[in-house]
Amino acid sequence: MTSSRRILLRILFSSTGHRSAEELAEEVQAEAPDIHLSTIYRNLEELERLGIVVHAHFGHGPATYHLATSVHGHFVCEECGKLIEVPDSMFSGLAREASTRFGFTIDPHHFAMLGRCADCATA
Amino acid sequence: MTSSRRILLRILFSSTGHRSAEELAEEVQAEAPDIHLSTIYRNLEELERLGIVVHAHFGHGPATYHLATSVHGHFVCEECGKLIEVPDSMFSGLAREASTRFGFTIDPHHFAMLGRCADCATA
DNA sequence: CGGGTTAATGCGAGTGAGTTGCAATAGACC
DNA sequence: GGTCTATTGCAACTCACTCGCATTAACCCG
Repeated sequence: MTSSRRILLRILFSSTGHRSAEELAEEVQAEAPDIHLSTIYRNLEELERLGIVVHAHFGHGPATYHLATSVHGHFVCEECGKLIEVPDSMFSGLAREASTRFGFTIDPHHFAMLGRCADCATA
Repeated sequence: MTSSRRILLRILFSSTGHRSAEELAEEVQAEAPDIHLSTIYRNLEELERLGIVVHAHFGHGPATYHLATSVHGHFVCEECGKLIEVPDSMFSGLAREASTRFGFTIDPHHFAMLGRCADCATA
């Protein structure tokens, strides 16, 4: 366990946001400016391999990382970018259908479900 | 309507696959080698703006383009990459729940739903 | 059918988001 | 403290686009 990994882990555990690698790098560099972005990427990769963090995609931007202990689905408004965290139970109906009709086991976490939020749908 | 746009449209209409911009460029260039990749991108962008084609993301690779007349959801196996085309009706339960609980209108086409296909789930 | 105007094209360079090769360094273990 | 392996910093590279710009091709009009 190196110091860069320790700092990164602390930051990941200390707040429950969805942050890109660059954002995490900024936070890490606020404490230890010499930690390189590629180190962040490599640590995130390793932490993901170990099952501690996961990443998800919310649109055409960078991936966002968060703790694996709080996996959930995501609804993202295509218009305003609003993010809604969705309990997995919401996907259970789809999961059942996918399984019975295609033998497919869905994993609803990796890509967000796009659409329109309440505000943008009415506008 | 320029010749590059005509060729691209013919290729898009002539087969019903999901192809990346580079793959489309190869097919176009088989007929007219001077058509530049950036022209393909610009034409795809314009055709998308006009509602004739759409693009979707199936994973960590390039976007895939197909005709808007055949929009549907996608299940993609994280392990073997197998693609299953899913009728929109499969998402209607989720759409209803998303709407009643969050006022959110889902668009299940842009990002594939990842998971495990029948073969890879049992293996 | 020639001339003008606008939109589209080819090309190269640029951008965002990572990824990789490699030499230097820091941890972990004795 | 010494050794050995994993990690790091850095620069360079890749992939998938995106953009600026000078050139060219479509379309329109008389």
